[in-house]
Amino acid sequence: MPESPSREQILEAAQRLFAAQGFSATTIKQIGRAARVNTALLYYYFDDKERLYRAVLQRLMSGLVSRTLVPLESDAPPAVRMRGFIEAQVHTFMANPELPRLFMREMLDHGVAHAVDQIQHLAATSFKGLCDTIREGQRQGTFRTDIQPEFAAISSVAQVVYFFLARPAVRVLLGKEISTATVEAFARHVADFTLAALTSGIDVAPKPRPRRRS
Amino acid sequence: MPESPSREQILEAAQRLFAAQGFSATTIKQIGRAARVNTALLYYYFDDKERLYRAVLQRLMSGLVSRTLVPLESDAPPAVRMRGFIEAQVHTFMANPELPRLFMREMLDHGVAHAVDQIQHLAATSFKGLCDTIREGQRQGTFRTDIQPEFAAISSVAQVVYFFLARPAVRVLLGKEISTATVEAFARHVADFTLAALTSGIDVAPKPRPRRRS
DNA sequence: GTCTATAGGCTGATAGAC
DNA sequence: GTCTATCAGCCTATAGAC
Repeated sequence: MPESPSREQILEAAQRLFAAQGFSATTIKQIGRAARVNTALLYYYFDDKERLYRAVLQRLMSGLVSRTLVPLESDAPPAVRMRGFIEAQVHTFMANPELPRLFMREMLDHGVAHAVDQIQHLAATSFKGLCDTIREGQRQGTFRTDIQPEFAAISSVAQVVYFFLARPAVRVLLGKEISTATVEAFARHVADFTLAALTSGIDVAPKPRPRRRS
Repeated sequence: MPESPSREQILEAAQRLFAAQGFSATTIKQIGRAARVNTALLYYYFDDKERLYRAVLQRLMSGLVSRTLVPLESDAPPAVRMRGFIEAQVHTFMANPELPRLFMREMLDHGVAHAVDQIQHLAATSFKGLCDTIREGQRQGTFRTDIQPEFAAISSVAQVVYFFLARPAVRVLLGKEISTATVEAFARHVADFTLAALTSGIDVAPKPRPRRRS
């Protein structure tokens, strides 16, 4: 697959614009201008606007899996792996703010029709790893067993994704600018909050003894 | 303010279409057709497409506050109020699926520029009520004090909103259709999960005694 | 309040020279 | 691979009859 520089410029510009404005609001001319490339050239590399959009989406989504999977595959205790996953997710989004935006837009606009393959891959790797980690914690007795692993996994992801997307609203709600420090503080909060939920009611002493009712 | 039936039909059709397709992808002709109203009539009631959009957004958002505020204002214990809020939120979204969609679209497309007033109102009522409820639980000793109330409030909201928006992706992740029963199960999960996080490490016995280290 | 007709601009996409 | 020129269609919005 020859990686021509023009093709790459087009993909990058399209990614930025589609994420910022959405598919319909972004014009071919805008992409051409942003990519410093003649408009007609887009049709040399891509059949039409929609296929360009799909190429952008798939390129972006394929990177997500690889980066969030690593911490889940370590042999650390489940709680540590959970923290690692949440951190990896936050850092991936900070380094690539277009990812959550484009993903959400695809959900709203097309019901993930253009990303079914990538999500199935996600279901079989990162999401499965997350659920398995929770299940392992439950088997070990460090996580509550009355929580559905799949739901807990969704709760964990939801907090992070939502915070990145809702930044403008959160700015108004908190009445202050959302600095990088705030993002990182919220990332720690999500890890603490999620692990608190999973370990709630579990005796955390090294050698747990059954507690007696008074 | 005379509530003409045509005007109302236009607002309802616009709400459905803007929520489903977004502002740019929705045409004035589509709205006219869906509202069974002549296209030119839209310009009799609204100055232009954007002002129609703003009218839709504000009409929809104003309803949100009133419905989620009620459970927060009861004199029940904080944990009960939290559950009530989460339930109210879920039922509001189930009865009105366009609300979370349109709100998210506004965040993505315009950084909530068209809804700043409504969000400030939200910040002063529902969101403040939620934070105050958490703070009260912390003062009473039933909620952990090492959690920031504002962050916990966002976590709680995030889980619910995200689940409604991510339904197509969740369908693929879970490998099954998302029935009403699944939505309600997830709603209970969010309440359990959130309260587990808030009460984690807190002694839940009726008359808590300091626990002795072995 | 509701309709017809239409202006004027922009959009995605193509043909064809180089 | 890159460019110019261009088209056909759709879009928002308006003018004006009824």
